[in-house]
Amino acid sequence: MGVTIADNQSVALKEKIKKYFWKTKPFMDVGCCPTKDVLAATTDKWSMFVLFNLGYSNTLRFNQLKEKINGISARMLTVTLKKLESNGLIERKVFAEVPPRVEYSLTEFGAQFSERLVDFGDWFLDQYQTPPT
Amino acid sequence: MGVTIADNQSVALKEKIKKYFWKTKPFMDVGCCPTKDVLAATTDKWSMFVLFNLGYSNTLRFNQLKEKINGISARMLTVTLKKLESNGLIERKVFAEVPPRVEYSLTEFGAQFSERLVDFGDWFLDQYQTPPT
DNA sequence: ATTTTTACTTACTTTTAGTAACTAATGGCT
DNA sequence: AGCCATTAGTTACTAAAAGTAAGTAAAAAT
Repeated sequence: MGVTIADNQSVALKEKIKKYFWKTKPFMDVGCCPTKDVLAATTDKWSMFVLFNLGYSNTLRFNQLKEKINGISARMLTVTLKKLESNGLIERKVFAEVPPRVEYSLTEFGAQFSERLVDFGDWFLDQYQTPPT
Repeated sequence: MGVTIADNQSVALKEKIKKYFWKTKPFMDVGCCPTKDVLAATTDKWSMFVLFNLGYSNTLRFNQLKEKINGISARMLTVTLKKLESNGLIERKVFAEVPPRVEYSLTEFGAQFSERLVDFGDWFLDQYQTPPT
């Protein structure tokens, strides 16, 4: 009765957001938003490339990552890796060798996160190639 | 034959990333990554709050958004709204009145985007409350 | 003794985020 | 007429973050 598909979609969205607001409330009340924090930590200029390269290659060393990620500097790679590690998305394994060997890989959480991120990216790219009017 | 669930998951992730690399290649070749750009544009400190508030309230004016989003300044709201508008996620409707009236709402694309974002956030929050070891 | 390798630091510059105060245009009040 | 309120911003400034280029440690190989 005068309820369009768009209306139903918007009702579903509204419900989801409402639920989400409740879920985040305890965090928001103390002044933080974990989702935003981690999304921000994974959507800067480099993080996605690190995650996807590790997801694709399983394990990579510092300089291997640096070679695969076109244009990243050592410092930015360090900063990015530290951020990802502190958010529990990647693992850092140091070998007591000289010259040093450090191997990076996705955690289970990081792999799940990356899978969702790539799904999101894939969906987005389809929209982007036929951009909305 | 020694293939664990984790292995299968990682194969699926690898396939997705491979597909995604191919899909983004034409963009990457010319030095841009649309997904990262828009994700970055929607996961800064404020964008998510704007999207979710508009998704929840349908239409909001500048100062209504400012009141709902705790701590945002006029300039940052302006900057955020412009960015979201330029990415096709929100719509800006100006009324020729004094004092001025400007109404913001999600585009269809913005609503779909927000739905995926809130799904992502919802999943993430569940992980966060039982953080991975 | 010098060079090579690896995984970073350090010191610096540039860019972006954020704040506080101001503005245009009109209606209503005294 | 003069003054205040309202709305949706802007302007000029400061703080923080991103990014660059050069340097470092430690041992093994030449």
